[in-house]
Amino acid sequence: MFEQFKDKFNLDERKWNEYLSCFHRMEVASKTTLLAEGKVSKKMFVIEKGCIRAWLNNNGKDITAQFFFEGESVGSIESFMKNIPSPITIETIEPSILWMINKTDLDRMLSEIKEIPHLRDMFINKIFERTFDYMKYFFSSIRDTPQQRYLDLIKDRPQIVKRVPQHYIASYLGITTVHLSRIKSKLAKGD
Amino acid sequence: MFEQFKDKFNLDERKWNEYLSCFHRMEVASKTTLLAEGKVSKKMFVIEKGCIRAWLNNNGKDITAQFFFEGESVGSIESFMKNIPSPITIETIEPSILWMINKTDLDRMLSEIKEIPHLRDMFINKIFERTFDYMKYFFSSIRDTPQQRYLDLIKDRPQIVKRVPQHYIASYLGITTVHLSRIKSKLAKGD
DNA sequence: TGATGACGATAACATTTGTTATCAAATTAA
DNA sequence: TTAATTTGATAACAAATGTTATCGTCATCA
Repeated sequence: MFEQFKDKFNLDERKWNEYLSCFHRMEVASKTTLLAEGKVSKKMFVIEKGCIRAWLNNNGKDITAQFFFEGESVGSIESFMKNIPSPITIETIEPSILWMINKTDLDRMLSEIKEIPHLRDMFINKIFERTFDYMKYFFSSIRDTPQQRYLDLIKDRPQIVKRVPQHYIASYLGITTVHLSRIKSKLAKGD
Repeated sequence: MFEQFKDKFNLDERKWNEYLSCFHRMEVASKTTLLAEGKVSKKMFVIEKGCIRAWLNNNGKDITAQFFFEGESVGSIESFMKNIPSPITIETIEPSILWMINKTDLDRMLSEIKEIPHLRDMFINKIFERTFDYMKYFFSSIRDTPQQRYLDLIKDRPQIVKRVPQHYIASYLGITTVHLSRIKSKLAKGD
C-alpha cells in the first residue's frame, strides 16, 4: 500500500518503518460511519480499497460534500487540526479496506516532517492542491449549470458516476434525484 | 500599514526593515486591472484602502469569484505558485491604496520564513484557513438557496453588501441581477 | 423463498430562477 | 452643466428545478 511513496519520502529504513507502523489496517462494511458530525476527529484514514463519502446534515436532508477513492486520505481536516466538532459525517459507500492513523501519531509525524525541507514542501504543496480543488468546485458551482457540472463529473471523475448511488451524486451537485434523472434522460436522447 | 504585524513576526530590526522595503505603495483608480486572465501572475497586493474583486470570464459574462477589502492580500495564488496563466482577472472596485510585492522578493521571503518555526506555522495555518473558507463556500453553494446565501452575506460580510455594486454580488451568488432584486424586495416586505 | 427496502425512472404540478424589455435614479465624463 | 453611462427596480413571459406520487427492478436478509 505505502511502498509507492518510499522513494518519494526518502527516509532512512528505521524512520520509514516507524512511520509505517503507525498505520493500522482495517476492513469495514459499507455504510460504516468513520466520523460522526459533532465529534472531534482523532483519526485519519487512507483508502486501500473502497469508496467513502463526506456529508453534512441540512435539517434532516443529507448533502454530500465530497467523495473519496483508492489512494486518497480522508478525514475532517478542520476538526482534526483545530480540535473542534466535525461539521461533516464520514461514511463508507462500499465495503472498504482502510489504513487508520491516530492524531497523536500523525501530529508527531507531521512535526518531524516539517523540519525536512523536501517533505515540508510536499506537505505545503498538498495543502495548496486541496485549496485549488475547493476553489475550482466553488467557482464551478456559481458558474455552471447542474447539467454542465454533471458532464464535468463524467469527464473528470468517472469513478463517481460509475460507483456511487445516484442520490448521493444528486446531492453533491446540489440538485434533486428527480432532476438528475431528467438530465440523464435528456443527455441519453442526444444532448 | 504593516506595524501591526511586527510583534507577531518577531524578527530582528534589520530583517524586518528588509522585508518592509519589498513592498511598494501605489494608488490606483477604480476599475484598474491588477492581473488579467491568461497572464502569469508576478505580483501580489495587500490592500491598505479600497476594495477589489476577482472574476472569471464565462463566454462573455463575468462571474465574480471573490471580494477583498482592507488588510487582505490579493493575487491569483495558483498562477503565482505554479507559474501558469491566471484563470481570473483581478480588478479594483473602488479607488484603492495598495502595497505591491514582486514574486522574486516574495519567493525569497517565503523560503526564509519557512525555516523559522513560528512563521512557518503561521504560513501553513494561513493556507489552511483559506482552504476551510473555500470548503465553506462550496458547501454553502450546494446546500443553501440564493436567498439564504444572500442573508449569510449580510451577516458575515456586511462590507460586501454595503460597498459592492449589486450586479457583482449577484454573479458572486450565482444568480442574475433581476433575481437578486426580487430577493431584496421580498426581504424588505418582511421575509 | 418471500418480504423488505434501496434505487432509479417518470409524470403532473408548483415554485424558483432566467430572459428580455422598460423605466427611473444616481454617478461619471465631456 | 449636460449628456452618457452605470446602477437598480419591476413586469411579463420562458425555462429550469423542486415536490409529491407512482411504478418497476434489483439486492439483501430473515
